Amino acid sequence: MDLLSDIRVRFAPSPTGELHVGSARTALFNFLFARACGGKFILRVDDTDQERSRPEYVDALFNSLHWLGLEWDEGPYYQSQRLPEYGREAARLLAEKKAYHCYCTPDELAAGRAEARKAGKPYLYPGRCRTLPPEEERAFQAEGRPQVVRLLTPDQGETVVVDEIRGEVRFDNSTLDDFIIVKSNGLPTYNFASVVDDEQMRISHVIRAEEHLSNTPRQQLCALLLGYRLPRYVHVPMILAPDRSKLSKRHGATAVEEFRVQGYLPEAILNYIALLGWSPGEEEIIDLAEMIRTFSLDRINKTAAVYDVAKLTWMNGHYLREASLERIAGLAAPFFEAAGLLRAPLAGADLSYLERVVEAVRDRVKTLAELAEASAYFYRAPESYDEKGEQKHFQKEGAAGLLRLAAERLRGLNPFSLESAESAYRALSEELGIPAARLIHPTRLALSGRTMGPGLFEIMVLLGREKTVRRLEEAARYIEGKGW
RNA sequence: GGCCCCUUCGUCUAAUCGGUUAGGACACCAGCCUUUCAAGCUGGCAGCAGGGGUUCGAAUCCCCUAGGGGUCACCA
Repeated sequence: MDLLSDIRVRFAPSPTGELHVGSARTALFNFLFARACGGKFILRVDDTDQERSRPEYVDALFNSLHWLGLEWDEGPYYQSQRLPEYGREAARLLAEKKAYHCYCTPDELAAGRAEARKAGKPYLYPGRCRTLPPEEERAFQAEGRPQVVRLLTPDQGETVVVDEIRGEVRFDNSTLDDFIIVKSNGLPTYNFASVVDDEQMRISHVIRAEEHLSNTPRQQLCALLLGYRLPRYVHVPMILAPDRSKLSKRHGATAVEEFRVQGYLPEAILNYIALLGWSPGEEEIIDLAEMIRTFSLDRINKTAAVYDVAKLTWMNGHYLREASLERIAGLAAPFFEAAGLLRAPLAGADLSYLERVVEAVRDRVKTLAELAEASAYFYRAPESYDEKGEQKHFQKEGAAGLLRLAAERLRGLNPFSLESAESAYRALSEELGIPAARLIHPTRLALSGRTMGPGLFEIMVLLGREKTVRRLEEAARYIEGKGW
């Protein structure tokens, strides 16, 4: 039995793109498991693919992880900096005759594959170089022919993977071929490097997506031949796109960074992805601390989860309302800036104005970007009026006069407050013998250009007397100009 | 196609040694609240993939079928 303190897990992304929600959830589960057990959460960058790995993605990955609050205890380690370790282990396998050099060219292999496909058979490397005559091998080396290293795998028997979630999964060794562990460029392949790393980093539990289950027997064989002890395997269910295919760019926003840019909150993303394949039991609105408290592997299910932005968005709206005004205003500021509504840095009156705007508007939106969009008229007069609104509230007998009358009342108000503005409107509508709504709706349109939004008198107070009166008069002029 | 995994409302899930009117959340619909839109509250719609077994009793155990997914690289 592992000691609690020996629990060590790792998140090992390859820097070939942004952190997407699937990887983020894998990172989360690793993080939660480590924290729940008092173990260590290790970050490793699997960058042995020279073509596709990019340094800027390493930064992007780290940034997303930090932003989500998934801090690691150890690392980052880089596979590209551990090449001597893989070289040493490969040499050992070679010396022990558990691996061999292969000189087959990519063309030869491709031909074999094509043939297999024609015959409708699965392709397995036939092991041609297993028994290469020494003189032939010397000749290949003399001519400088590229070589790879293949693992000498058993042809018979079976490899049983014990998965913490799925139980025993059996693979017939005859379906596994002598796979490559060192590429012709000298770099290790994933199935080899990660096995070496997991051993040397004393990883106790390999928690990763189910797509890796099929690779696990290869890694297990590798570990066996290297004389390693096996980690526990935990293959968590996949996250699928709404069309039930593998999640990819064509399914819209899938990267954590994209959600950040759209105005999603880290706690909403974390909460939402935690629920994909795992269940906390009681309450499903939970923060990271609560996740750590309730996390356990046996509450992870086996079924792939379809990712549903609608629920994420709902959850984001929830957290937008729950969080402190100060925090949301601070997070929203860059979005207001991007919308050209204000300029940083914000302080004093500008900041408290922003907070009051956020307070008035946030119940009505689900993201920070929407928040900024829905708040525009608090920073500048409407450039146009909602078309349906015009028909309903402006194109009415006496609309302009009503607005002028209202402006007149407001101008003389002292103080100009929520209560005074409202009672002025109520009184005016009573005097005119019309419903208050006849006054309220066109006023809203005049002030905001929209037919929906916060309470009208809240808007007035936020705008202040001067702007309120001016916009009312502008609207009246506009209506008169149209000849309605 | 071979191999592997999976199958509870449209979606995420609960029901963890077989006994529940199969529970919750999102979405949707309706009502309440209300100056609008939201938010909030209340209610509603909706599911054990199909077929065989085992059993007094099956969403739960077994088998088959169907469907979905993953993987078969000198990518990870």
